[in-house]
Amino acid sequence: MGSFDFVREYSPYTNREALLDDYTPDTLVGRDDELDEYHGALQPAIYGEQPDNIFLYGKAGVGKTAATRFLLNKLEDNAEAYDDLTVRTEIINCDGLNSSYRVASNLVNAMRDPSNHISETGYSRSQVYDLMWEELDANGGIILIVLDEIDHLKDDSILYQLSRARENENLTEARIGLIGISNDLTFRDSLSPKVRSSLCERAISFSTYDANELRAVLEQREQVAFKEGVLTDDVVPLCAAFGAQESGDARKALDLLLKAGDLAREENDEEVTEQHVRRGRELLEREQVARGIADLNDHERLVVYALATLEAEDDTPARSRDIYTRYEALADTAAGKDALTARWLREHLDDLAMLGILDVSETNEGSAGGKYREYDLQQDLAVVLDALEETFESMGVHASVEDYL
DNA sequence: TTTCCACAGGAATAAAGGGCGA
DNA sequence: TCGCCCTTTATTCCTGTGGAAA
Repeated sequence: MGSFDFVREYSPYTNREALLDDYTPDTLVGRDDELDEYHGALQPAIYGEQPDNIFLYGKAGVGKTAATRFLLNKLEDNAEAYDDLTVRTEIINCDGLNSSYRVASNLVNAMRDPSNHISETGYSRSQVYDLMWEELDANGGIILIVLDEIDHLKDDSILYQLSRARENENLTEARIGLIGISNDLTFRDSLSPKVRSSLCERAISFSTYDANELRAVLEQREQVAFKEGVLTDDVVPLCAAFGAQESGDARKALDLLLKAGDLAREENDEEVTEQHVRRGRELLEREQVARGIADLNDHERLVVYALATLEAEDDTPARSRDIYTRYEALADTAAGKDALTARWLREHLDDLAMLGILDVSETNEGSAGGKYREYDLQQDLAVVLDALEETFESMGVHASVEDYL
């Protein structure tokens, strides 16, 4: 009979929070050039002047958001020394907010008291913009609006509005600076020219971390987060190496270090070792897939299932029409739903590829076969099936995955 | 060089869903 | 409550694309 008391046992941490996403360290390692440039672009704000609009780009986990938090915190602190200056910053993550309308309503809500929030539907677009200008002007001073993951936006009307607010005389009291952050290097080119020129007055590129820089980042956090000497010597280099493999992603490397530490704590191990890191990596991968699949809707899951069955039969990579045929059959027999159209499927195969669940490749067989795309499961089949089975239960689908194994 | 395949993906459109004012 | 106005999502229709083959 186990006792379920909560008791503090051994912990390798002194400050676990230093490994979390939203932690801002005192200094940023290895980002000196980027910070210099960024600082220069924000400098006018301290004089109460409108800063340049800034566009940050670089791959995931290279410190764009961290640098932004770091500099804006500093700017807000420093601004307090000047009586005639108020600086406010609003950071909005555009993940899940794929329309200008949503971003505008979120911005209004971010500036309002929670009791006074507006709903996210129902207003006309211009009404929401008017509300937004009202809020911004009521606040006055310098307002820096950060749109993180800006490439999730499907239309750029909000970018045009915000970056041109003053010229278009929507604002009289407030001066706003717009900061866009993108992982997608091609996003800038997809903008309409008028938005591009005003949003990208300053474009700052963040280079990827190499393994040495990653190591420096991890060592810095290690000193804050862990007790001295609990990490064996190979832990940080290994996390750094895995991070470097993932295109220099510091966030992934930090997540991995955190997971390894958590595993050690759960198991009451006094040291965090290479073993913890390797197991942590496996767990993280599973969690990522499971979370990705849990967020999908029923039809999207059926698509993943369709591809998984094809993979189990060794029929991958599969072209989109074969996936569609399988998906149609599954929708009908397993889920008792009408299949959506092939056009819909093409749109969503793209989305699934973005999530890292599928791999895409393009083939062109000329006049014999034409041009088409082929898809492959990017993740381990067993991991995907596990995640699917869990979510299928709630759909009431009796998909016997084993049939295909 | 031109043709031609098979799909990719853009554009217009319809249908569903929600808040607002009268 | 109803009509209005709006967004979002899926559908229909259709043009665009790139390289192998003629």
